Amino acid sequence: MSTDLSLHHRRRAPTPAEMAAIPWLALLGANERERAEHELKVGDALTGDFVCRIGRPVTYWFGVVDGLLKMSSDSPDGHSMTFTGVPPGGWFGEGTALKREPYRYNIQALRKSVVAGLPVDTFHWLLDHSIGFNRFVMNQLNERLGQFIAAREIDRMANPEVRVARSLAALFNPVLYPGVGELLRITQQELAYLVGLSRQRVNEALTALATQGAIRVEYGGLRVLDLTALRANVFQTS
DNA sequence: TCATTAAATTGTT
DNA sequence: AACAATTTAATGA
Repeated sequence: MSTDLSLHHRRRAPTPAEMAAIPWLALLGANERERAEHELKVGDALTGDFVCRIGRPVTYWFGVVDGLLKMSSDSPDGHSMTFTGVPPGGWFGEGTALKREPYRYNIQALRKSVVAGLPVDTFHWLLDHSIGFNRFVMNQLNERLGQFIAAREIDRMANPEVRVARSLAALFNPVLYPGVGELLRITQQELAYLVGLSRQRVNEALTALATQGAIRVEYGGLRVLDLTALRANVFQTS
């Protein structure tokens, strides 16, 4: 089930609909945009495919057009630690792209996904030529820093309901993941895998959150009704 | 397009 | 972990 580096296999030019799902294109000037659109590639990643692996040289700056990815790292004892999920509209790897260093984490598809890639050289060229692009990247770095700090707090929480709530709130982040919108396409099994809980525990937590009116549970996805209420679950104990 | 069947997902124990 | 119920996707007329 788990093959390798699918983006490097069946790459193709993005369709207009896929272009529209790339949030930073709209921030570019005409010249920059034309070049970026010309250099952008997309690839289909099947469930279990690796988009990038720790230690591999940087080839692209990646973004999710559709589907769901998982960002994780390997600890020395062989276990892998999941950092976060990456839903549609999310772009990642700018840190390693900036320094042209090897990737520091694995990115794996949790389900069949469409992944876009901007060649590193074009990424640098855009940094040199577009102020809008620089703003996007800076904003991206800042927002993700906030997420990683929040993630450490989430890890310390014992209460499953709170963990699910905060993890969900992170995935609904409109700055990092503008492609998500009101409805996050994620199964309870996938969410369980991301949060590190059993599916039944996640199901229980989701039902409770739905009762609170924070979300609505739908088949194959979750609809956010009150993002503030989701985040506010920090202080709830049971 | 509709009806039937298979597959995926959810809710519950 | 296993099961039944529900929803979606696939198939073929």
